[in-house]
Amino acid sequence: MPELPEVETVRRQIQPLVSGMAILDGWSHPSAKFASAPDAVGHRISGVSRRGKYLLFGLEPLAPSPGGRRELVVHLGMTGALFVDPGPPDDDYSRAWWMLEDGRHLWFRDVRRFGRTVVVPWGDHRSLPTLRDLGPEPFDPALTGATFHRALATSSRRVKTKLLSQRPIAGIGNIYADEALWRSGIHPGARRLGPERSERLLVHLRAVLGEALDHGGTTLRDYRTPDGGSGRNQHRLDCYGRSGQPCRSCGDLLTSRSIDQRTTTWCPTCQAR
DNA sequence: CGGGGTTCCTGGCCGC
DNA sequence: TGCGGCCAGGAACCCC
Repeated sequence: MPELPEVETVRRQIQPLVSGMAILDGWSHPSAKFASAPDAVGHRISGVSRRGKYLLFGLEPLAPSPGGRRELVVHLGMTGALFVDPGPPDDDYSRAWWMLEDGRHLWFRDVRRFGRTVVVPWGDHRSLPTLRDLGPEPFDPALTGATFHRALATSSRRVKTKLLSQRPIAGIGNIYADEALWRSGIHPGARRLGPERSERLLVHLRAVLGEALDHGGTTLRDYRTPDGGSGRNQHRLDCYGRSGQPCRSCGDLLTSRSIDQRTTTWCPTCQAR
């Protein structure tokens, strides 16, 4: 389940493989989630950037075109992965591919089809509301304890729900939400956080994401990098997936239940209400 | 417009 | 061995 550290790891690998390449052919699975992928044909990939969990491939037209610059937006969903191979993919779970000018193929594999490949006019994210309204990048210096506190204070939903909404901060999923809340000693169901707890949460979100990035991301099931590698951060999780096991801080047993349709694990002692 | 519920998907695992 | 039931879950989408 790729979150910011996994998506950034993919970006760093894929960027040098495809930047500067013209796209000469394309194909997509019929699902509406992938259908616009071939609209990238006839463009040159100017670079690969990332916002939250979204990968953004800049697309410059090969010839003057009324459409102008475009952007290929890729969301890996839960089981999505990007690869660059010599030939077209022969795989039941291919959802889109793009043939590059040197004959190699960039392709998107996604067993569960929770991901997306969308081509839009450059910067036009109206069809992707979560991207359009995405919160600040976690390491943006403009994001401070004070601004984070203010963003969290705009509603009385549970803090876990707000983190997963991508609005107060971008790129957080179920794993790093649980990890950061555990380190912060904050109950995932808390509805109002004061300035001090908000700042503490931001500090630990940054730490958890930074460490995961240093370890190539977390591979639990499907996450793979374009070179076929796995992350190493799964061995460093303190909370996520450890329900029933002893808390590494106090020794009491971690507990879990569904919060807003998400399995959530926490320590009832360290993260008391 | 915030908030809540629904939907998309299939492999892996479990019990019988 | 086969199979029904259940679980994993990010974000679009619909409705109030």
